Amino acid sequence: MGAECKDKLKKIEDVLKGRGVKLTNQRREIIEFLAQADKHLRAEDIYDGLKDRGIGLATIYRNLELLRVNGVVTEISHGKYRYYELRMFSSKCTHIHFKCESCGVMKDIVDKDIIFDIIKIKNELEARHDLTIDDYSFILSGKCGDCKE
Amino acid sequence: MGAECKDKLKKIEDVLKGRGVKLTNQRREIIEFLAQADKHLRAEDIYDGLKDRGIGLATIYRNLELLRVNGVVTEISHGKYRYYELRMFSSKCTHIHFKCESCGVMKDIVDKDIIFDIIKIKNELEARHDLTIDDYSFILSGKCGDCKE
DNA sequence: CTTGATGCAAAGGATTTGCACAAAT
DNA sequence: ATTTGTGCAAATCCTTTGCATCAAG
Repeated sequence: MGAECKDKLKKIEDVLKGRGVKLTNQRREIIEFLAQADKHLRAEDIYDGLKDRGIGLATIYRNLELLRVNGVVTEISHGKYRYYELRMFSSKCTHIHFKCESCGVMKDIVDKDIIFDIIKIKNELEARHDLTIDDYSFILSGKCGDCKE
Repeated sequence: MGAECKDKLKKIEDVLKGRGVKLTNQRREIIEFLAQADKHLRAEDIYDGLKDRGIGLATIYRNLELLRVNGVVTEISHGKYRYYELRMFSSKCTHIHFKCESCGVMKDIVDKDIIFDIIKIKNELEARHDLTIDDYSFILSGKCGDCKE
C-alpha cells in the first residue's frame, strides 16, 4: 500500500472516529480493497476478494451501508446491481460513471472540466426547481474503447 | 385518453411493428398506464393498477424488459428499485430524474435549458474518452419542495 | 461487564423462469 | 396447426436480519 493510500485511509479513519464509528479490521480491509480497485465493485466482488480472510458477505453488506451513510463510499445503481466506490473527498469530487454493456465493467470517468459543468447544472436545478439536492449521479452506458470496434 | 396520447400510442405501435413486436392488450395497457402516470413507476406499481384487469406480475416484468430493449421505455435504477417511464421520442428528449428521499416519489425534472447542457456534456464525454454512449441518466436525490421545510 | 461487530444460516423481497393454457395468425 | 404471449407458481438472486459468539474498551 502506497503512502498516498495510507494517507487516505488515515483521513477516512478520522471521519469515522468523528462520527463514533470504529475502524475494525473488516472495515479497513473493505476500504483498502475498494481503494486498490480500478473499477467499481459489487458487494459480491469484495466478498470474493476477502472471503479467504474470513470476512462474511453479511459483513460486507452491513459495512458498505455504514460507509455509505457516513459518506465514505458512494453507491451507484445500474440495472439489478449496486456498485460501490470510495468517495474519499466527496465534497470536492464528482464522479461520472460509465458501464460498458459489452465487458460489463463499471468505471469512473475522470474529467475535471466536465465535473465543473455538472456541478453547475446541479446548482441550477436546485435553484430553479425548489429542491434540496443531497446527492446526484451521472451514469452513462454503452461501449468502452476496447469493446467499440 | 386524449388525442395527444392516442397519437403517441400510435407512434409506439409503429415502432414495435417495425421490429416485429405485437401490441397485445396487455402491452397496450402497460403503455397507457405509464402514459397517464405523473411519476415513474415500478413493476409492482403497474401491477397494482392493472391486476384487476387480470394482468399478471410476470407479464409486467417481461413486457417492461421487452419495451426497454425496443426503446419504448427507459429504466432508472435507484437503490433497490427499478423505475420505468415512457421514452416516447427518446432521441429528442433527455430526462433528469429526481427522487425525494422523504416522500419516496421518483419524478422527471423537465428543464429544456439544462437538457441542452447535458446533451452537450454527453457528446463531449463520448469524444474525449473514446466511448460510444447509448444511454445515460442523470439522477438526483434529496428533498422535493413539499418535503423540504 | 457491557457494548458493538461479526459469521453463519435463515428470511425477505424483487425479478426471472418453467410450464400449461390461451390468443393470434 | 404453429407460433407467440400470458398467468400462475416455483425458483433465483441480491440483500437483509436473527442470533449466538467474538472483540474491544
